[in-house]
Amino acid sequence: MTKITSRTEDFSRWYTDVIRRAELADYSPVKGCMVIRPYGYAIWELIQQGLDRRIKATGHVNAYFPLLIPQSLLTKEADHVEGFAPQVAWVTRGGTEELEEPLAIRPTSEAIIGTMYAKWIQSWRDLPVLINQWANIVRWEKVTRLFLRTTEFLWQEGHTAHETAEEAEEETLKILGLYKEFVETELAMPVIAGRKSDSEKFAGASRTYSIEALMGDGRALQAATSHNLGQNFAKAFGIQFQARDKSLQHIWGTSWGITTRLIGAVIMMHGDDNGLVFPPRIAPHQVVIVPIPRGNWRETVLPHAKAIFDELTAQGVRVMLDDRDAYTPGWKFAEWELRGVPVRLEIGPKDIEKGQVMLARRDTREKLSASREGLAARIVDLLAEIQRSLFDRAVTFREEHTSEAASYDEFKQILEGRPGFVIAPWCGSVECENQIKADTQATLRNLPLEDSAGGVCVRCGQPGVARAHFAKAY
RNA sequence: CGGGGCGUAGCGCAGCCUGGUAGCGCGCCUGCCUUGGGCGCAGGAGGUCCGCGGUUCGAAUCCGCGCGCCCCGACCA
Repeated sequence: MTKITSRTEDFSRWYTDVIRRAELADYSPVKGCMVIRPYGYAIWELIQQGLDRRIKATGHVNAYFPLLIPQSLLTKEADHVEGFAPQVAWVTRGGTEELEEPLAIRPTSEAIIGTMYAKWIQSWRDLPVLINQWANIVRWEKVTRLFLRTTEFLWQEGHTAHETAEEAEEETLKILGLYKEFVETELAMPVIAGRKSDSEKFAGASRTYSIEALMGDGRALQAATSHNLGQNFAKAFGIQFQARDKSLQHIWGTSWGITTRLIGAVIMMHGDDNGLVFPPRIAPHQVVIVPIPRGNWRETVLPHAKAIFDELTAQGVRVMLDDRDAYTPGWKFAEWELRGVPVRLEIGPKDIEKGQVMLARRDTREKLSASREGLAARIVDLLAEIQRSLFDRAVTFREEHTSEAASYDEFKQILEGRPGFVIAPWCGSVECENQIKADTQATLRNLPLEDSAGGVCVRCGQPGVARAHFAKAY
């Protein structure tokens, strides 16, 4: 049987092995582009549902803008062009005709959406505009990895326009909080919410915020970003409105996104040497029922399995009944563990006799018997317990892999040893940030919101503007 | 851009040095038997050996050129 590489032996090979063996995704003939297979896409759909519900609950609506962006629009905001120029794919021909103006395949949609907002917004009464779009985008990456960095990927991008600077900042932080709550609740993934340094901020933004998660190998991963665009795009695209005081003003903008990269984060955060471990809330199958075949089991065992299937389905549990003849129970156990199903339910002649079933938790690999009576409620509770337990485990892991550094020597020493977050005061200068990266390969992940300034910069000894989270990152 | 490695069945690889009718494991198909932690047995399908050219009676194997992929370094962000 094809074995997957262990996590400690080679984390990045474990990662690709698991994705391919579990059939989440596959490489495609197009360099840097992957195929998201049904089992992987099911997770994306669950992420979409959970996030879309929250986005709408905060007053946003969905729309769809074109894939192609005229070159002249993309180049209107100076920092934006400069930041994205190396990564843009261009369409230069339509059929047999050379285009007069090249069309960019969107690397992000600020330009096209800003252009439309300029047409739609006239008055302060039109504000705020709160639009989200689910879309695909293309960024010409040199080095790609399944889910984490691919040439084409799927995401949600919110684009809003506001009357005042304060309102835009409030929106930016509201979404950051929404992302944090979503990721922690649904993906059982604890994150640090904070502000990005100037050198790491989005091309064209005034301020960028992110949520950062710590993966199983101790490297950090940016799980989402929320940008306060100030009036940069408003000025570049002429998005103006007449204010309450009759003056003509530029809107204040925000943009924010979450991508299919999140699936990679779930894999790396919860997985183990036996394969995937999905938090119940985003698991395509929350329970798999494996009937134990004995004699004429299709008459004796299967009806019981089907009855349980129906009961669980009625409780809103996503169930899979694996009644395939071709595979043995042992094979199915291993297979569904590899695929990360949170709970396995075994039912055979012995169980039926005793009026019980066997349950196995994927997270702890613990087996327990459960009474047939009140089974559905028991499983609903168990799923909630697993969700909670995965989150707690991840928090503990992060705490164990977070250190504070008082001196630069100590800082470097920590990063040479065990990977993880290192918290240290920082003076705010790009020089120190760059030097730290050159010396340790660690980047400034973000400046946590709840953390205040204090101490002196771990590198240069100047007064610190903030306590920063540093880590080697994906 | 520099250095190294690789390209043979769906996947992972052996064969190449020393040229002589293309193999192994997994997977796949058929049947029987099993089934409570990746069962067993029997039979079977599946190949432009990356491409082009050369040497040779004969090339997966030797030589030349090309293409593609991977790793390390540099560069870029």
